[in-house]
Amino acid sequence: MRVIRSKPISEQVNTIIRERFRDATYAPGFRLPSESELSKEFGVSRATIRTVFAKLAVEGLILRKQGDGTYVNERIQEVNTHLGGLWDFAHLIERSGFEVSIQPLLIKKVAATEDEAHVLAIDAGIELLSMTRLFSANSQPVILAKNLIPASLLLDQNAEIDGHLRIREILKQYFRQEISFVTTEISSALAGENAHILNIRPRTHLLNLKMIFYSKDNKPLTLGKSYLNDDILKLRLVQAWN
Amino acid sequence: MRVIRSKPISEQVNTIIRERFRDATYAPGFRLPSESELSKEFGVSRATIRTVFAKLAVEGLILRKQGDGTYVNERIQEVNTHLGGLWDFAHLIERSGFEVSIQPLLIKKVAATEDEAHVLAIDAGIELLSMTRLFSANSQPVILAKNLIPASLLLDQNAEIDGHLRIREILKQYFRQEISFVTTEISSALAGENAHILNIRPRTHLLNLKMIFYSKDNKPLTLGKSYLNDDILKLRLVQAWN
DNA sequence: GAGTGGTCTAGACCACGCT
DNA sequence: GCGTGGTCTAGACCACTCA
Repeated sequence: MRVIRSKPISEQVNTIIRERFRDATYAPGFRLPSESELSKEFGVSRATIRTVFAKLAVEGLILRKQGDGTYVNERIQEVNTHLGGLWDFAHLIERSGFEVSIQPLLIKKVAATEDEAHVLAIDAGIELLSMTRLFSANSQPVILAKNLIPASLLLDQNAEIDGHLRIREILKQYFRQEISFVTTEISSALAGENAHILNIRPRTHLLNLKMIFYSKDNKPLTLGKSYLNDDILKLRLVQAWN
Repeated sequence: MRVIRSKPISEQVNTIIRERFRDATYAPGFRLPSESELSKEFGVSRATIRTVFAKLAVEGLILRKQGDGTYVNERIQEVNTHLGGLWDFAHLIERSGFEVSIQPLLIKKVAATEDEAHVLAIDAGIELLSMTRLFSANSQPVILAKNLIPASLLLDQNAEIDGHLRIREILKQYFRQEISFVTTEISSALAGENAHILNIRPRTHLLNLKMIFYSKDNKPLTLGKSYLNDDILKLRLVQAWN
């Protein structure tokens, strides 16, 4: 693969380096070529290499040591999410080494409750698109997720929504909306009526994720409430220290 | 405050801008001066301003919009951590609007179990420093945390450890160790014998955080097991979408 | 079209770790 | 002392948003 001037150069370099992680050209613990060497290899400036490295470092993929070098993080395999990746359940399941499947359970329009209206900055009673879906890992149900989106934002009110898509795709395709950031509240809960769907005994513990997705113009777009069976799927993440 | 050449300029600028968030010079929703304006104001290059902004954007403090401008995130107040700050319990409690106190319960040396030894990459039976501490929010117990560190790393085997310090300080002061990254596993649990310490009923649900702290040379340094009463303290975090 | 952030370059010097 | 990553500069052009 060579660098082509179309997508940003740093993105292309990023892709190439990630490939080298995958095919073990840069194996775990390996010391990467220095920034200057890589800048020569790719024919780009050192600053470009550094923006790529900055991104990889934030994700915990590489460790940089001043006066020494840059190393491939050996622990990254044990982890299934990172900064900015907590929202994508399908990705989470895949990264945990399972086969994902998304099963739409119920897609319908409902009226917003007081609480939901408050979070979404709309009036109570306004129509919401409610989407309940079950994520499975190796055919074993692990996450029950409900998403609420103001129905008025639908491009086509009569659209048949494909519940197998990832939330990002659904928002893009049926709402033409892009997300700028997400807030997540993580707490624990006891299984109630959701127990049988997740195929667990009532009164066992679950992880509860309450997310709010915000659009580019900083308005709440979607409210998500999810229950995760953490006997099967753990949230494991890396954090860079600084 | 003026920029002085001692600490990195970008850090100084970072500090100044955070001050302006606090004193509402840059209030929530406010549109910041452009990068060029700020670079003039501080007498630094635009690239320097951009490295500052990059950091603030990752933390979710600001939102950048190409062709438009940079805005102060209005939602940041609702949040108490971000994925890079999950390890600092004292900070977490403060950011949630409570008064923190750290109460050391038990500091002693123990022999590593098989499991612990495996995680810390040492042999079973090796002596560990075990530190059990209780974090309170407004005098209400919220987090019970245990940390295990190989005792051989202690600079002074007879040191009296001040259990009121933050883990980062303890590692620095008594072990002369710096952390490069942390992995965290988040799951839910039922309160057992820890219930009375956290002042809750047995069999109620808790958040369970299992952390491993790694040193600069990529070796596991500390194993932390913590229980968090999520009726009082929620984990609320921001994630930038990209 | 004017102004914004996004990308990129080609240099420079500094702080740090090794040997 | 040498090579590494860390910081910084002063430019340039592009992509995008908004009036």
